[in-house]
Amino acid sequence: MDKGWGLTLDSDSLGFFLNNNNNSNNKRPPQPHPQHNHHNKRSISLDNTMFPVNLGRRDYHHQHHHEPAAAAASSPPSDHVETRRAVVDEVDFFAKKPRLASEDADHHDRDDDASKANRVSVKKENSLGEAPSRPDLDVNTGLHLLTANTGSDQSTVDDGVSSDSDDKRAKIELAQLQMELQRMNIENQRLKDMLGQVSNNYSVLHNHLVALMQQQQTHGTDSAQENEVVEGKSEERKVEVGGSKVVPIQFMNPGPGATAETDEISNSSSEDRTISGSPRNNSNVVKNSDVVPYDSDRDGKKVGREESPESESQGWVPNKAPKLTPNKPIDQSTEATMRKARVSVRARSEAPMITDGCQWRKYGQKMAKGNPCPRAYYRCTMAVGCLVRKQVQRCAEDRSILITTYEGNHNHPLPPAAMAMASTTTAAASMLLSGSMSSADGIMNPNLLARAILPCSSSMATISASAPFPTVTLDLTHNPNPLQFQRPPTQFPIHFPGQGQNGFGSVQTAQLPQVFGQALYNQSKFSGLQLSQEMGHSQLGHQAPQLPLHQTQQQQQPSLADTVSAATAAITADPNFTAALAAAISSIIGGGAHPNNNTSSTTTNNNISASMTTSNSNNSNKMGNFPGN
DNA sequence: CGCTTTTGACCTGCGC
DNA sequence: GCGCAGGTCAAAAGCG
Repeated sequence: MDKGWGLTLDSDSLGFFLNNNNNSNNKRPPQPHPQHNHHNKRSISLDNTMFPVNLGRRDYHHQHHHEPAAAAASSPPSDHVETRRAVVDEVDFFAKKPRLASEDADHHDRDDDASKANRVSVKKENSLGEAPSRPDLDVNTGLHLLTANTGSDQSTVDDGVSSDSDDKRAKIELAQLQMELQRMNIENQRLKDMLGQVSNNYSVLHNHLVALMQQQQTHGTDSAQENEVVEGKSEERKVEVGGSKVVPIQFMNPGPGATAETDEISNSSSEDRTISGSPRNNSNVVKNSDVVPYDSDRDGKKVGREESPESESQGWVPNKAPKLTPNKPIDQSTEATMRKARVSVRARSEAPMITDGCQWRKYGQKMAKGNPCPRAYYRCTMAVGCLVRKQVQRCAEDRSILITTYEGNHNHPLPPAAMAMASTTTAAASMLLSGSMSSADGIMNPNLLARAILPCSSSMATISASAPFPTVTLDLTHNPNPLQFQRPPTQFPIHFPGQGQNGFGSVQTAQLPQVFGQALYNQSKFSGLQLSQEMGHSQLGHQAPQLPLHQTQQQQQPSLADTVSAATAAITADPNFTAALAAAISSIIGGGAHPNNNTSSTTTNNNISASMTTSNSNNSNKMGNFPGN
């Protein structure tokens, strides 16, 4: 009675919501994160819990109202509330509309002990058929009205119709139920808000962890620095202890969806953000996790300018950023490298810019030297605090080529289409960092880095690891090798869920991008591996097993005995990886692209190039894809 | 009216 | 120190 379904569900559902993350949050985009699939059922039930009472009553009332006698007669005599509940939970999925139980008043007699059996049977019949009642039945039964109405169903019906007192009681009950429903709705809304916050925290923490992992890779041997990693964060320590190579993979899916553990991490981190005393990491943690500063960043201009550098651990970093972390010069350079890692996409498009699933706001335009076409600067506007930016510029040599350069990582949930670039950007940053970390000469030796990071150096991607803006350039403007796309996916070990067997052309946009990002990230690990081997062949063991790509695995073995060049040649020989990348990009720009980006879609579908050139670039080469250089 | 775009000014880093 | 170039800001204008 008092325990009322509402209260019980609240407490239960709270934990439920926490575990289920955003699924109940309609405001947020769908979360493709596979880890949450197992929660889907729960989440659905949760959504339905918002309308539990009325659902059962509705059906019950409906049937009861129209054919009470038949229902009572046909229904099984015995029933347990719990049984009904269980059934209800199952069926609730299909009964979406909450129903205010105005009619419920008519059925207050259900609680009557004398008629209980019959009523229960009626309910049960309904529940079996559709959506049964919830514990609210108990609430209803608990009404005194029913007690007064003790008697058979028939008498109840008659009394309900004739008795004014029953009507009044029914009205009271209805009012109570409505209030209860309102409370539930408010509670649900509150939980949704909580979920949103948790999701945001998770995203921010995820980015921060990626940054930490990258730092650890750089200074993995420096135990002193490891000790400096945010003290008191057991979760992060797990990451450290568990092996830096595993965790990043998980985080490469920037999907907002998080497991309960992840949510806990995010929560704890958000709580800890003011606690951690280590200056190096704190700046990132505090600023990233705190959404408010971002708001101020936008609204308060000067403040935003001062705070934004701190707030961006791996995202866009203003030039002032290094000043804020004076204690760790080495980390500064690492962070700066990571922050400024870029992913540049060259694609043929007549549209002003390619549609990548994110919302952008133009904040500046500048004439770049050597290119008559202006360079436009865009900022992600999907979230207030998102600092991801991109530059769009047309190629001076070929105006049909649109060069889009992404920087930073999103700190908010992304739609599947947007996941592409987000994953890619993160992967690229990780990749570049990985390469630079494994070898001190990584940045200084672009050739080596490029070959190591993207062994399939024959096509598609150009690496420019030169400081301060290491860039991965994906060139989609060249004609692809059609055979690559015709190869059956079985030859390509990467599994594309939901993908057709006819190749990548059918792959959906939401999936490939992740794979693409993952592939890049795997490549980054590979690069680290390669470089590590060159440097000292020590860490191969624990990195190798985690490389899902068939090609990479193939290369690992040769790489054990051979040089980086040998591994590069091996990967290059197998075009599958290149084809996958090309297909992913095709999906990103074509399939994921906005309808109005017709040119881009068409072009990329037909002309994706897999030209991966190892470029030795310096700054000029990084922008070298830009026309002027 | 609010949001976006435009655009000149400003800031910063780098090379000479 | 100076100039150049890249990048960003923010007021003004445009747009729905």
